[in-house]
Amino acid sequence: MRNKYSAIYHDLADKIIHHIYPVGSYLPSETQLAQLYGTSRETIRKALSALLTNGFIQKIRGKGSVVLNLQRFNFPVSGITSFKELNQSQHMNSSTKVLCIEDQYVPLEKFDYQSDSDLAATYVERLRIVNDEPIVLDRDYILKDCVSKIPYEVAADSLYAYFEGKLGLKISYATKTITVEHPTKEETQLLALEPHQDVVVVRSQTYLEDTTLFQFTESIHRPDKFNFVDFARRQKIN
Amino acid sequence: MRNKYSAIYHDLADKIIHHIYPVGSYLPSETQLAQLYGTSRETIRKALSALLTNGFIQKIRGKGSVVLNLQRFNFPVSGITSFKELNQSQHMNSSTKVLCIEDQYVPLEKFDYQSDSDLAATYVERLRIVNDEPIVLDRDYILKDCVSKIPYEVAADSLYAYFEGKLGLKISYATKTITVEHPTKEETQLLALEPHQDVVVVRSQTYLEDTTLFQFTESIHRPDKFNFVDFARRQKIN
DNA sequence: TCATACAACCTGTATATACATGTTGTCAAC
DNA sequence: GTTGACAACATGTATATACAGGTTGTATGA
Repeated sequence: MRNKYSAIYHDLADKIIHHIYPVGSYLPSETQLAQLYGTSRETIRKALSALLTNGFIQKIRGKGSVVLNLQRFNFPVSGITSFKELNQSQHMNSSTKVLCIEDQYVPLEKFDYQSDSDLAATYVERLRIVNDEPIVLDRDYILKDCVSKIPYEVAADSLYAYFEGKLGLKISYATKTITVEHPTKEETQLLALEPHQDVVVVRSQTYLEDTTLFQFTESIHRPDKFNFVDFARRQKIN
Repeated sequence: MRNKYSAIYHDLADKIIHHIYPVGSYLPSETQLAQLYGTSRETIRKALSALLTNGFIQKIRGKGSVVLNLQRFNFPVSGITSFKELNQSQHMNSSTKVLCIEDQYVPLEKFDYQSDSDLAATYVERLRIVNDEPIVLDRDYILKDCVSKIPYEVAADSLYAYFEGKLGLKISYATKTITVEHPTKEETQLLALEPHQDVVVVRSQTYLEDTTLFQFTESIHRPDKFNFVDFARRQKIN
């Protein structure tokens, strides 16, 4: 919150979420907002630009900024979000069961990743349970180069909160792929799948601010519970 | 291309793609780029900002802008892209078979969309074939309010090129959901599915620049051919 | 030798200004 | 009544300047 424009962004986002600026209405003009917040127009424009890319508003030249209806973006599997953050924002009755923490090498073939040497990692396997039903099986490989040891309590709570809060690691970006695959016997059993039922597999590689590779993740989703919601803009640059 | 910063963006993106700026190297500093392109630092920063959000570079404070490895973003189902554009950029041996063009009302339940009245639309059903295999079944509902009639040749070629090129419609943003569902008999037959094989369904709503709802799309994917690739940044705003 | 201080570079943020360009409503001319 | 010119206001783009703060290598001092 230390930046002016991020403070303004959050203030406007809050007011949109709580319908102080109703869906379909126009925000005050950029110059008016600049007066309101006692800042320059450029700063306002940075905040509006962030609202634009996050789907809060649509800017229309010559008219103003319209508030969009974003009720459907309530389950953002897109972006990088931890299960705990999702859980908190959705008020779901959910829990996490830690199945395994041990040292393993990253199975590079699975992630289609080229490397000269093996990558040592801490392997964490967790089952996500919502309303007493197993929903997701998460397999994390956290590279030893970045984090040498992970306490059990951290895995039961939130890895991201630990990495960012305690260790001061700055998670920056990730690449993901989503595919549909046949489950293993273990996955079938853990997720209580029907026979011949496929699973949705989300595999991602996470990087830090200084571009060091940090983590591989494999999330096995029950197909009937999988729901990916996305907001996309066409051609950010023409 | 009329904007300075978009020209600079494309120039830099090109040079990154063709390894003139190799992966892992640093771009010239912002002030150097400003001199190179004969412009101000702010303009350079807009171009770099676009490269950042599109995953070309990572900016590191106090050091510079590193070129990232983006070889894996070669099948961007994310964003809004038409099948023809995908086809062209991937050099795939693919074709489109138009199964049906007729007037229909949008099946609002399917898209979980609330509306007081029915929405009249042109319904286009197309089968996407790659290497003689049916891969995707596309069902488009283009609202009559925006486009009254769609020639057959357009559906066989590219709807987007027609809407943007000929009609001057400005497609701006979309919301998408991805789920796994049981196919209908028709879908099973058209996509040559195994018995009891599920399908991946991508449903999207597309909007124009002035925020008018324009199109509903339902894409039925063969699960064994489905591959969604994404690039995501954590917390654009803190 | 080692640590501290500092200069030189980088990106991040904030502000001010100017002009271009799209949208809307008004008002006069036809 | 319709059209056209125009003013008022909106966002879009480009530039200049200033300072904050992170990174690196070098020089100075104990």
